[in-house]
Amino acid sequence: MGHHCCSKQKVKRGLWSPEEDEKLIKHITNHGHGCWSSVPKLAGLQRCGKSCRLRWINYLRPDLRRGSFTEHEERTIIDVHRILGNRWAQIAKHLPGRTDNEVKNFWNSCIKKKLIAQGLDPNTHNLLSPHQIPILNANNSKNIDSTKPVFSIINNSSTQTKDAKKVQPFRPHSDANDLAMSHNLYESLLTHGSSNLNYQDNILGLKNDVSYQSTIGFSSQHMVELERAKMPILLPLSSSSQPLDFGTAVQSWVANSDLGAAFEPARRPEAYEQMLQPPMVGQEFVNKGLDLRGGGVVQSQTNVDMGSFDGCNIDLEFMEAALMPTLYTNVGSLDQLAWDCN
DNA sequence: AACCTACTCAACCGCTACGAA
DNA sequence: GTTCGTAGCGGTTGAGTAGGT
Repeated sequence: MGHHCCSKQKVKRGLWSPEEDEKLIKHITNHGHGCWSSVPKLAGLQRCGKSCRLRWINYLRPDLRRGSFTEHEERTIIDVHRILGNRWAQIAKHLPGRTDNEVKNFWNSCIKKKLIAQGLDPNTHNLLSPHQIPILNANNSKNIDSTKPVFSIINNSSTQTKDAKKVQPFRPHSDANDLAMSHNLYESLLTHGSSNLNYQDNILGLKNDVSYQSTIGFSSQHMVELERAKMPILLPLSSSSQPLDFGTAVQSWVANSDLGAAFEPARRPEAYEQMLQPPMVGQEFVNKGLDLRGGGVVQSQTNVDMGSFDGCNIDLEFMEAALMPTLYTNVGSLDQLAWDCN
């Protein structure tokens, strides 16, 4: 049985032989891949185009980096996964020479188990509840040494309290507990103060982490734009001319919003994606309701209903990902995560 | 040495997005 | 607006292998 995509052809399946690899390499080196569906014929291979493409991308490409993942790569995967989830192709873009398949396999065979062994939910990166841990452990490796931390967190904050670690996970779109969860967030903000929620230092922890910025191709210009963009992303535009700090903003949001209506299906973390895109300039920024001219957040050109979230581009997944380190640990930056994989 | 189990990772499958006709 | 072909993605599978008994 051939592939669905090339059922007319008699194609070979399974592992590639060195001869096949050689043919494919020679063809692509000399002619480029062009249209993948025509590659097998032109290269003299009895494979489908899809298979050729996969073989080239995942194994034969000259710029691939083989061998074990480094600790830095592992850390990058976890950090980016916390924000993006199982978007392996996006994650792989932050690891030069690594493929999405490779990252995915590494995650499933190694990182995932380490996180579970540490009592962390590999999907949300939140602490697992006690009843979840044996279930997840049973579904995964029994050979993980849970005495070896995946990472340890250095607490350098004098304002850290034990209570901060007890805060329930904020899961904007998980289940019927949403409302209670959001109130936990709100209470945490009131209890521990919004000063702990410094946008620049806590969201993504990028500002002070030069090596990490370099890893993900992040420039200072991106940071400027991200900072300028933060309030329209997080909140309905404020009528106040005074910029709100992030914690105050979230308080305001929770206090003023219809929480039920706010829990919409997950959206992609636009702020992060925006950050990864080439810098927006001029008119493009204005079109998105942002203003480069004044250096601050200005009223969007579109009307925003201040009483509802219909016009709000708030991203709950992103908020959750960004907030959790703060709520649990008050870690200010990702560079405060001391890696210990030994 | 033989068998069993768990693990790794290359490859496949099914789906979606997108552009061209 | 619809259909078709292609590229790309994430989930899953299964062959090969390492390690334990």
